[in-house]
Amino acid sequence: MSRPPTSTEVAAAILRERILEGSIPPGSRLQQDALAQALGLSRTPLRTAMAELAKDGLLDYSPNRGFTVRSFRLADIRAAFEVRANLEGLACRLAAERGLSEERAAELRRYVEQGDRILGRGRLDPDDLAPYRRMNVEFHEGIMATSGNPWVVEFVRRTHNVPLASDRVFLWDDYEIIRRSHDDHHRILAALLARDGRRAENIMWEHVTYAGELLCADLRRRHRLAPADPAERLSRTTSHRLSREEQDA
Amino acid sequence: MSRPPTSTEVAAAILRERILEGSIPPGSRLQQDALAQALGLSRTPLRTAMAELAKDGLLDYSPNRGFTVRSFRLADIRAAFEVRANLEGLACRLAAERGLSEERAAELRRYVEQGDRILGRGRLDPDDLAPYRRMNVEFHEGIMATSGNPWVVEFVRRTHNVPLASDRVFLWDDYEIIRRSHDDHHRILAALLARDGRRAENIMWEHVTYAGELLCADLRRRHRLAPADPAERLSRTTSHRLSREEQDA
DNA sequence: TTTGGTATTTTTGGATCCAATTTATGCTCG
DNA sequence: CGAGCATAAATTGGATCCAAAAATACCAAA
Repeated sequence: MSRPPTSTEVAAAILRERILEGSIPPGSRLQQDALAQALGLSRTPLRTAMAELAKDGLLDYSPNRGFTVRSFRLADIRAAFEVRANLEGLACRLAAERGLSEERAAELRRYVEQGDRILGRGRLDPDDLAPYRRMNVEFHEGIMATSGNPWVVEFVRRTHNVPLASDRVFLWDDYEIIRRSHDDHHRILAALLARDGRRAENIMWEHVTYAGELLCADLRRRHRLAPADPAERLSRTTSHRLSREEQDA
Repeated sequence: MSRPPTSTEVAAAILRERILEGSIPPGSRLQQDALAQALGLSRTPLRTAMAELAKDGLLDYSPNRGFTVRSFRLADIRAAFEVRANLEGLACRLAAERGLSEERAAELRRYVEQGDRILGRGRLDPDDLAPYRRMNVEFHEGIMATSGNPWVVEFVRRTHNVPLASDRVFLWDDYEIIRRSHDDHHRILAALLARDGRRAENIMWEHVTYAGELLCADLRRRHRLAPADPAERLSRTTSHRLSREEQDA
């Protein structure tokens, strides 16, 4: 059952990670020979991996020129949150309609209670960022799995294939915002348990939408960009590692 | 500007077409040597093409066993329409918020008027199927392009990567159903022009949802399947060419 | 100094080859 | 007859090679 990954899978995973963490600058062209050598494999699996990452939206392909790391505009990120809000809202509605199993309900309760414990400190401790984020990701993924719709799961996953808008990015600096956001989790769970699809959908929609607004405002502030001028300059500056991470919801 | 396609692109396009038209049975494994020879190229571009089609959801991959044509369950098709309704509804809302350009408004009016002319016969002529379907596809795509959200466009496109649920499938046998469906087009356009995002979203949502219901009912009837028993048996029978096509909206 | 043309180098897409894995076939035994 | 095992054949993933295209460097002319 647990088979070794193919070289293509290894290459794709490493590349994906490097792109999402920002260590390969957007706009840069991937040198196949050098990269294959650095990864310790031939160009064949590397090229397959790159073709797959291009279909995933992380790379752009141009024949005879090869693959470049895709640059995202602030508008693209905003659009990704738009779609994510709609799809996660749909997931909530479907989950409410299907109802939660006892196991799933218990699982989601555990996540929410873990969030309570972390936020019970009354402040944001840097050491709490990683566990809170993991709890957050798992809460969302649990709901989507309950939706029973594999397309929703897949498309939401793909909206995370954006270096500045993935679920590894989390703004952890304003206690009140995080507390309100976690209150959303409480309310979403209550709505799901009550089988109130419309309520669950609406809260989730606002939850994700607001997270997107926060992220975009943060990016704009950090890069001191005017709202109409984000594209290429934002792409160039994304080679810097984020010191703070964004909440994705 | 108009460069020749790479061998990989040629292979992918041919394979995609064959899968969507049903001439390669779901569940069947693609023999790389034979297929490469039949396509007149080496295995290298073919394998890249297959890897890409796997990311697109048309093929399943298993290491050392290669690629098989993916089988879809009736539930998968239903789920695809669920997501498409959600996303095309979102596209309408966004399009209404952005407003239509004069050019786009004129274009959408032309499509609707073409539909009127075709349906003005008072019956469904088989020769009208292709132009009506093209009109339908273009109307939907025009709206999605107006949404300004590239993720919506891409994800909806991917929901069509299902042999029995793509936009090449169109039920063209009940005049009243088509007429009502085209009335939806009228109403959607009116809502867009009035910048009424909620109305446009809701009509489109019902429009796509109902089309999904029709298709699933048709598939169920044609294959004489009980609702709970669709998966593998549906997959096996899809090798037969559809004599009638389904409307996608 | 700038521009255009040419030559050279580098990179990429595809073809071919090879080894490992999977599948198919044949044989034996209960 | 069916199950299990061994062997042969087929298939696949990756490495290497080659030709074409793109990028870079260089030189001459305006």
